[in-house]
Amino acid sequence: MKAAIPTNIHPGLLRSLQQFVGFTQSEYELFCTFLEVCHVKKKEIYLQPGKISHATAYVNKGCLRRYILDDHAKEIIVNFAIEDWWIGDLESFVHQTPTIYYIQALEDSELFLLTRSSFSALCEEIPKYKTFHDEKVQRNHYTTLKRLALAKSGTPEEKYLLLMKEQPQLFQRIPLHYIASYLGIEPESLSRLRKRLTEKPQKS
Amino acid sequence: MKAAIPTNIHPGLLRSLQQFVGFTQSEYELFCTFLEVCHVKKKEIYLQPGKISHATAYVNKGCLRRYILDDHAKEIIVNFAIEDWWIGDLESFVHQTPTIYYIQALEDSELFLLTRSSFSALCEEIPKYKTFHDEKVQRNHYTTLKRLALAKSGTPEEKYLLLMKEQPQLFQRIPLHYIASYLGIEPESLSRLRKRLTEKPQKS
DNA sequence: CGATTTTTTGAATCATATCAACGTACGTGG
DNA sequence: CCACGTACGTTGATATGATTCAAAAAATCG
Repeated sequence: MKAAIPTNIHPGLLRSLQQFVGFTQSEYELFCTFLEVCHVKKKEIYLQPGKISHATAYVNKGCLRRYILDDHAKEIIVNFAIEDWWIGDLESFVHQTPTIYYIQALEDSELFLLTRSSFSALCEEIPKYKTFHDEKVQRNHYTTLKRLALAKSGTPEEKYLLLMKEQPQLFQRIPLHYIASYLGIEPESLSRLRKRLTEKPQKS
Repeated sequence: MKAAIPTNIHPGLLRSLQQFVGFTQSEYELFCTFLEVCHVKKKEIYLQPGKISHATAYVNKGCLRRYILDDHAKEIIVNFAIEDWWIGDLESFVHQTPTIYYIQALEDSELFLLTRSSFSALCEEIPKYKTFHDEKVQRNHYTTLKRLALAKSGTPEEKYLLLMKEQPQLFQRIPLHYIASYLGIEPESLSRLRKRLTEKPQKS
């Protein structure tokens, strides 16, 4: 499953590290030496409740979902991750506590793992990476808070249209019943909702 | 509204700073010199959309709510803050951007403000405070993610009972229609839900 | 092609929202 | 101290919209 360091250049990763962390080319190369490649097959579970997350993962290729199983054994999707996103359970990763989440690949995926020890070493070697990481957590927090408010606001239709507008890429590769779960509705409801929208098309 | 430094010892603040930041008595005293007192009357708006949050606030006394006004002009309560909690919009505070939230006092409240410049100075003088602050943001992020999942899981009744169990203090001082908004339901529904629960009491 | 996954459709049911009205508690000012 | 106004909570009748269950149709994959 895990393998050695990736050898070629990864444009998405390079670009975001240059842009957000201000990495130089050589810092980027150093950064890459801390990574491990991990391949996860479609449907395969990458992380599951009770396990400890030993790494945070950059999605180089593919698509995954993070979800919980609630008291009624119903899957609730918390987020998706596609190329150029990071995925993992930071709480489990940082505090080495058992996670409550599942992370499953929806397509054959290639992840670049930054393990806990590599992460520590990296932060020692390139302190600004630590700053970048902390700011990433902060940004995630802001957006999660907004999503929480949004979850209690408006109709399923409005939530659907908003997601369509903000994350159209997701609709091109993720089965609709997963989108339904993410929106907090049943697949049948999403189907009917979409039908209504095509019948009464958007104000021409 | 704002006044000078608080003079006496504030047990809740002292305890949490000792416990979580590992402050000594003298560090605590130094910390206090960075604070400003601010009194907010019941119903008064402490922060509103469009404004920039110039401080993060420790609630020494009282109770506040943070909410947004959604597209249908409906108030959605994101969180409450009572004694010994911090409240503010970190996104606005950190990046000096206009907030999207209202923060309103539900009781006459006393806040200790840490302004942006004080915060910077404090982090310079006591670097571990910065670490503490970053970790606080992280913890908030974990709990917000769980709340997001929970928001899509289970019935209103289950959410109500969970809140009852985890934050019983809130019910002693916050009007039920605010609790309803926090739970994402209408006041009437909360009323009926509570009636059902008293009629069919918990499995004796 | 056969098997599995995904999406759609229909009908019945159920829970919450909505609208309207009333009861109650609280606190302020006369 | 009472009276009045405001804020809060409850109740009833009705409507709305999503869920549930069952089944079929469509798409995807090996």
